[in-house]
Formats: sequence, C-alpha cells, structure tokens
Amino acid sequence: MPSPKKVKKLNRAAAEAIFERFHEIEPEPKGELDYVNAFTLLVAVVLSAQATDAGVNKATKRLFELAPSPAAMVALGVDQITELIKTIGLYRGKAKNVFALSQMLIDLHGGEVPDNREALEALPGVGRKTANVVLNIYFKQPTIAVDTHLFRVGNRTGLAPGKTPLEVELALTKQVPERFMLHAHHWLILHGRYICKARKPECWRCPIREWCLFEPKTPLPGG
DNA sequence: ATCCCGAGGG
DNA sequence: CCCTCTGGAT
Repeated sequence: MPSPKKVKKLNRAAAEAIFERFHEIEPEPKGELDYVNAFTLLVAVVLSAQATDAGVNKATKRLFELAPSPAAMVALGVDQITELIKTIGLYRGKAKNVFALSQMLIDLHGGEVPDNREALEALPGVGRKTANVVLNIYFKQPTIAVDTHLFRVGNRTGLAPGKTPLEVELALTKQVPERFMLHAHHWLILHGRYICKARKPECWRCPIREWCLFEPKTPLPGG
C-alpha cells in the first residue's frame, strides 16, 4: 500500500513567529509594480506573468501614458498595444488579453474593475493568482496570491508545502495569522525575490532562518 | 503536459 | 550558454 509520504511542515507557532518577524522588519510592505488606479493595476499584473516587475514597469510607463483607462486601451487597438509591450515576454498573448479585457470591462462592468473573484477570473488573461493580487492589493481582501516566489518559499521553508500553487495558497491561509493576512503576499514575495532566491538563496542573511527547514548547500559561516 | 516568449543575471 | 521572472489557456 502506498505510504503517505510525510512532508516536513512548520507548526503554527513557528509560522506565527515568522510573520511577527516580517512585521517587525517591514510593517508596511509594498509591491514594486507601478500603477495609478484599479485598471492599471489589473493590467500590470496581467503583464507580469513570467516577467520581472522592472521589465513590466518599463513597458507600462509607455502604455499607461497613452491608455490609463479601459476606453483608451480599446481605442489604442491590439497592434499598438503589442508594439508598446513588445519588450515583455509572452507579449502577443498579453496584448490580446489586455485589449479584450478592457472591452469586457466596458461591456459588463461600466468600465470599472470588479471586486469579486468570479468576475475577475472571467476576464481573459486573469486566473486565480492575478485575481488574488487585485483583490488583496486594491480591494484589501485577505487573499494570498501564490506566484513562483510564494510557491518556492512555501515549499523550501516548510511554511506551506504543496504540489500546486493552490495547495500552497490553502496551506498559507491556515498558517498566516489573520492580523497579518493583508501583508503576507508582499512579505513573502519580497523575501523570495531578494533573500530566498531561486538560484542562490542568501540564507546567511535570512531573518527567518531559525525556523526554516531548508538545508542550504553552502553551510553558514561558523555553522 | 505544452505553448506562449523578451530581458536580465550568472 | 542556461535559468528565472508576481501565469493562463488549451
């Protein structure tokens, strides 16, 4: 019979300590995507799939100057949008989605960005992760968007192990204390981006290493 | 499971 | 060169 392979997972107390530490270090973590309203946030997040935020910001600086609203975006047209965002990976599909999504906001939501998951995920190019970001960042809902960083950090640390992003997300909703839920996404993404990096995690300067289950290849100095 | 796909870093 | 970056649709 298949033995249920035990996955090492941090207990609640350790999880709570981790977020206390994050809060202590950075009480108000901020994302690094540029936007000026709900619409531009939504578009920026759609464009950010498999792309760096720095690269997205470079393109959206051009794009949002011409089209900071759904109507302006539709007026721009797919070809113009494509040209403007050509420096971002997956740009063809993203340009089509941004155009169609803008038209749909006009047709179905009075040009506004909807504040619920169902409506958001019905938009082209918007899946669970993107919807969670908009709900969390703009509408201040306690969602946790699991991207490549959260997925890696959740598994590597043992904070929230899971085979899929959804599993990690559900694990995190149980591990993160409610009072820290609004900021959990930003704390974890920044931690993953600058310290718990994919290639060379910098464990020697990690603020949560005393709780982490990951064993770095290169041992800590003196340890 | 596979495709989409440019920029930046090592 | 190879890997990674705030994924989604088929």
